[in-house]
Amino acid sequence: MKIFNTLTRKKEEFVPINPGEIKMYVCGPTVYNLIHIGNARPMIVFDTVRRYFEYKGYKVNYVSNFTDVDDKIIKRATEENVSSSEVSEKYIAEVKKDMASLNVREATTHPKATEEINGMIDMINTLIDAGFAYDVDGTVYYEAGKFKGYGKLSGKNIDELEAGHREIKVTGEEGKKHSSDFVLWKPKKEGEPSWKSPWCDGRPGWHIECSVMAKRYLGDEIDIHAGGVDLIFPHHENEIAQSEAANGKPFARYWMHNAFLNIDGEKMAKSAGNFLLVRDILKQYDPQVLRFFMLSAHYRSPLNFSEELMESSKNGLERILNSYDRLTEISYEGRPLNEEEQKIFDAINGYIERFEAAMDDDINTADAISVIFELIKLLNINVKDGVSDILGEKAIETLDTLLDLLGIKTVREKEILDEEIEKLIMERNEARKAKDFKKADEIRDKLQDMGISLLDTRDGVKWKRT
RNA sequence: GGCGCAGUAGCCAAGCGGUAAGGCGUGGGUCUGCAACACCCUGAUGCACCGGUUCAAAUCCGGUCUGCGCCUCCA
Repeated sequence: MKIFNTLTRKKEEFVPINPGEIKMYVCGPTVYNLIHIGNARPMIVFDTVRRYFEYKGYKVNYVSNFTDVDDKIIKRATEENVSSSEVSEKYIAEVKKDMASLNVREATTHPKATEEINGMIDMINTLIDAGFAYDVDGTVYYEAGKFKGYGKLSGKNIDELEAGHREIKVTGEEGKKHSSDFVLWKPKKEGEPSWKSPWCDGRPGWHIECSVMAKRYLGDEIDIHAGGVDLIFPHHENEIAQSEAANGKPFARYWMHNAFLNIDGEKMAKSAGNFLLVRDILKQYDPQVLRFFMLSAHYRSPLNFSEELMESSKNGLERILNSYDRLTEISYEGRPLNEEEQKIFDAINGYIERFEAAMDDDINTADAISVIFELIKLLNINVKDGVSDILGEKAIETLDTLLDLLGIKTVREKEILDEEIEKLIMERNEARKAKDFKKADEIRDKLQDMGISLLDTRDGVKWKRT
């Protein structure tokens, strides 16, 4: 299987450090607010990557952190007059809810930065001892120029960074030697959460958190490190500098970065204010639609969000799920495959191979989905009442497997109809039998107003909520 | 200013050297009381533009235009 590695800017054959096992780290959100749909892209994409690796037989150790100490969290806490841990705990719970509704599986471990402070202090100490970091009045900086590989991930040249760096200085960082140096530890300000350290009471910089959590839960060398493109520089570049300088080993073998989810062609960001919360989208759409929409483009292509595209995704997903439902409802005959059915059976296997080929090619979910649509058409045409149960089971099992790889649930939650609705449906059926279509249509309209759509299929009357 | 990415039908989106997948939408049809579902038919002589390499280019090279991202917290 091939994966595009940001480090080499090429698709490479994936080879794990230990056969059959994958150590994967995905940078998680800073928890100071509900997540927006842009935050959801990496969650969905890399959850899909994980599912596929597991399907291929790998044991995946999937680690994704929560950054729960940060300026924005502190700011929020101050505004709301609560402690910053109250803010972070609250939003960690909310993020988990959103992830669950998007069918993003829980990570093997979800470490929190505030619970890993000792590890950070240790690593910072190691870096100081090795000459990569220096302390200026309690603030510890990493001296980027000391790490000879600095810039290898982002393709940036440290001299150019020095020469062309922006005018805007980050406040409170006047003491550093070079503009490319970054903070490992900083002193607390009044009222901020802090931890004791050899340098001062304070808190860690952002970059050191991930280096430490990856090391603790996955080891010095990991297989895959992932996140959004915007993290390439400086975050991931800095992680490499920290981890490789401290551990003396290459850090991550493969770096995967998802492109942005845009809105009106522009990047969606909390700071820009043009974001849509996952929560808001879920008021209007089934979470599966959002997930399906996200996977309809390759993860390295920018994806624009719009109502129109969501409708398009909704309709497409509906087609797939309709087909699946039909397959589970028709009646099969318990007998061996005949010649014709054998051909269909073999054709299904052909689609599975094509689906895998698409996923093997750097997780090309767009292509994989197109294979599913083709499969759906084949099944709609060829799997009908009276067909061998062997074919039926194959069809259902295949869709279950492939859709589960994309994180799409085939089993819809059974809803309970209240008595009144049930009664109306029965009445309408009787009216139809009696060819009283006027009455039948009246009842259908009434149900429609109540949010229930009826479908008179060959296999009986079906209904769904709209 | 430096470094990147992208431009394929009405919309979205694969393909990345061998003659344009798939979805949504549109229009026509089949089926069924009607509707919906499903199925069939319906789409780019052409892949931003201009040159070049090649037997062959949407795919490679050079240039132009346009959009976007990173260089500052950010998925």
